[in-house]
Amino acid sequence: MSAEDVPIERRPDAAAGGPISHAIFRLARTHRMLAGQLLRQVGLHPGQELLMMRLWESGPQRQTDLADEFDTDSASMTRTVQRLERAGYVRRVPDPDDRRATRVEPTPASLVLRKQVERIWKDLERRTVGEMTPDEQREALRVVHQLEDNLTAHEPDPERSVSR
Amino acid sequence: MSAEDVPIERRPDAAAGGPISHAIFRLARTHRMLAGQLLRQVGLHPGQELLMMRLWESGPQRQTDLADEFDTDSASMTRTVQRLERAGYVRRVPDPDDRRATRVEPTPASLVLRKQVERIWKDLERRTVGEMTPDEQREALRVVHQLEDNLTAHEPDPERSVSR
DNA sequence: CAGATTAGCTGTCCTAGACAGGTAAATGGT
DNA sequence: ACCATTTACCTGTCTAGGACAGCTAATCTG
Repeated sequence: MSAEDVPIERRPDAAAGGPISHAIFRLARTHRMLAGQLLRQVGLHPGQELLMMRLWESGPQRQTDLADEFDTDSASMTRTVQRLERAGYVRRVPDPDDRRATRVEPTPASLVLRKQVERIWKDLERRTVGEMTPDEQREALRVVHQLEDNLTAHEPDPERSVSR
Repeated sequence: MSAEDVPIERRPDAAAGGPISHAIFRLARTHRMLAGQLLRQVGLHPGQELLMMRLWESGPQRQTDLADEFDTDSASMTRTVQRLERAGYVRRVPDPDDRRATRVEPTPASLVLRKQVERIWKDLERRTVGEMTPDEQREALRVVHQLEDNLTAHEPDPERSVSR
């Protein structure tokens, strides 16, 4: 096996400055587009299904915790939840312990969606792993996790730190 | 080394349906957000710098080719180019060979930006690879490329295939 | 030449992130 | 108990972007 066997850079120059970042960008793009295509079948946009999955799996959540979880701000979360509420997939119930807060929970109607989303994700995962062996899949998972860890690691920026 | 050493799923249940897809989603999110943060320093949005890099590296391009390259449609590309044009980073020149087409080229002024973008990408890449050894980096690149290949492989959908 | 295709632009509708305010509820110090 | 601060959530605005439809002008093909 000579080094020529595996083209290190598929896009010879475009990735020069940061090959891995570039590859992540492209992978993310492709993956997101495919997810978007599949999800449009059930009227969801990419990202919304993650929120729903979180609710299905962990039950009612406060918006703040959701915003935290998804690294977004409360404003974006408000609107995302509103859209899902309009679609009939989530419901807000006042938090009994904190009258400022509302808890977001999946509606019974969303359980139909859940089946579809699970099918879509299975399909997405199938296409993502392709012909990879289970070992290769574990390795891929490890690598992707490590990359994420790298990014979150030395970014200890809990306060967005503004002058005020 | 027992199996417990490496948590296969950091988010025990949330990734159940498609661990790798889920990991890609999270990685992409984090990566994009970091890129966005860094790029905001120079007034670019994530994605725009890829377009600029393409222009810097490969010279003037027709919009259609750019839209193709970035898997978007001509409408989105039109607006993206317009924004970059307003910002003074690109210029349109009529294609001498095809009077329907315009060629997009980087402006001399954009060369300042280029230095900054290259610095940012270097920084981004540095944070992405973290403490990985060169071997690990090559492996990561291989994995990410393979995942992308998997997704593009058996998606032979050149025509978006509508009933019309 | 006529019809089809291609390149590009515009407009509309939607999602989304960032940011700047606002209200109501909860909390903590005195 | 009172008041200042913080927290949870909402709203509006700006910008970027994807999808889709419709349009003009130029090019290609039979």
